[in-house]
Amino acid sequence: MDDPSSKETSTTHAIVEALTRAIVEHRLLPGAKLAEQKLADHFGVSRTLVRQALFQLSQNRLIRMEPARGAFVAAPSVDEAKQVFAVRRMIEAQMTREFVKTVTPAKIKSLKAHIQQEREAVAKEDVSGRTELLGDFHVHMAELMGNQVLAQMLGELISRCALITLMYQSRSEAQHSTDEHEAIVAALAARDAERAVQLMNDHLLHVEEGLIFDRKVPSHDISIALS
Amino acid sequence: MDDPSSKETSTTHAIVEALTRAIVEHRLLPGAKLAEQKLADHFGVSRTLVRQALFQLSQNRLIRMEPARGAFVAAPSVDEAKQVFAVRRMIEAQMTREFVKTVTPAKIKSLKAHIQQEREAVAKEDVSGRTELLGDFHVHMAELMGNQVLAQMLGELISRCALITLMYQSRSEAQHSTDEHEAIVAALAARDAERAVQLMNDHLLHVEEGLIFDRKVPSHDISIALS
DNA sequence: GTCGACCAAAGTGTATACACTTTTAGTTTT
DNA sequence: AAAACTAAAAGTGTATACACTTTGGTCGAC
Repeated sequence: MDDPSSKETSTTHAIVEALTRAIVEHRLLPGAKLAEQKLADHFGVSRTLVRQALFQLSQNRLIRMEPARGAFVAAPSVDEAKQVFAVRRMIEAQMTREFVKTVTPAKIKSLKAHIQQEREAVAKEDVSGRTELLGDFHVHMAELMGNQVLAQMLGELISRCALITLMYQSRSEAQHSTDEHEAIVAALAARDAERAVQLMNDHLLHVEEGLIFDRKVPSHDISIALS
Repeated sequence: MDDPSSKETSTTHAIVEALTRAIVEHRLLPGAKLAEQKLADHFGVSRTLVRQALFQLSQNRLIRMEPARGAFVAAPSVDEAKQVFAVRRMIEAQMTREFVKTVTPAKIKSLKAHIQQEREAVAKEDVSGRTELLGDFHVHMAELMGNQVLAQMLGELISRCALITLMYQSRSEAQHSTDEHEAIVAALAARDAERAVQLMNDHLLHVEEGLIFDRKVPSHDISIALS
């Protein structure tokens, strides 16, 4: 999900990782304030490093920074959520189409192994591990295509999706998602590009359909809560 | 190209803008060292703000930061360049296909106005303005679709493309690119999705073909220059 | 009783200080 | 003369200091 080539000092990176996990795993709710000194105390560093991490997270859209007011866990609007999903469908449809062109038995095997991991996480009811693995399937496809640029962009999009999903989710469909992953892999193995694209598109639409965009979501952010 | 919603302090943003322009307009060559204190003196601020800007640029892949050694203008490898273009083709092919679904006369008019600007920049031999406008055409399409998320991702990709183009460019084909933009708009106006997608894909391939990936490029970075 | 001004506490924004690493230049040694 | 060691200079990494803004609450005026 992250890019090891980006060599900032690893302390900052560790803070980014920790906050990302906390946000994506819903331990920090949308709208929650991220006070710099409190984070600095918690991580045992100065505000300097915390600020670097917060800037980075704000570029990933996982947090929002308001001038002189501080950083807050992002609360993506319905519009933004739909846009993020629309972009994912665009990228992944085309990615799937091109995946077929360079598919090999080894790649199929790798994807199947990933799906097996998903099933185990679902069986164990390991919710956060499951969420991460379900997203990672898509990043894994990008990596198997040998395109790191694609993999990183998709990774960022999927982090945002995780936040969105946790905000708007109505029903958990982990089992269903894994089944769909399996169907996609089957189509890829059969080199049936159009079927694979169709399945991928449907899969992403199903994920999006599992969200409720007209319900108001609990939030720490008043302006969001009253919007 | 940039996202006004991301509210960091505008001083940092101004530095990012200035450095981005300098890099994309080739006033700073790939591999050039970006010493923090020198930049700080130049902009009349402390290293703190310069560092924030550098971190941001490193996330955009316009610069590369090496631990304890400093920041350097990025020198994208041939592999990375090809990956960036591959991602652009994926995104823009699908974007073009979907653009047709919501095309209106007003949007066509807006695109044609943009092309007119391109022609003027080409006529005036305004090289840097021309480069920016040629990239901006694609971002403008994304904006007309009402998808800010898409527009921002594309903007970042296109900045990277500008750096790549300036590193590897063999021939300047501004005139040709503008002609191709015009053909794409014509297909969009005719609501001919598949033709528009084809034209867009060809356009991006032409841009990529205009690059020379097997020539060694002058660079300030010893390790690159000697590779 | 409500509204507004004012003050203190908390928090962000920027600059500066200092430790540590890399680079460079000079000097010594072979 | 070339290679190796050394010390000073330059530069990065992190912490801290301080100014300024926002926040929350109290007091006084209406």
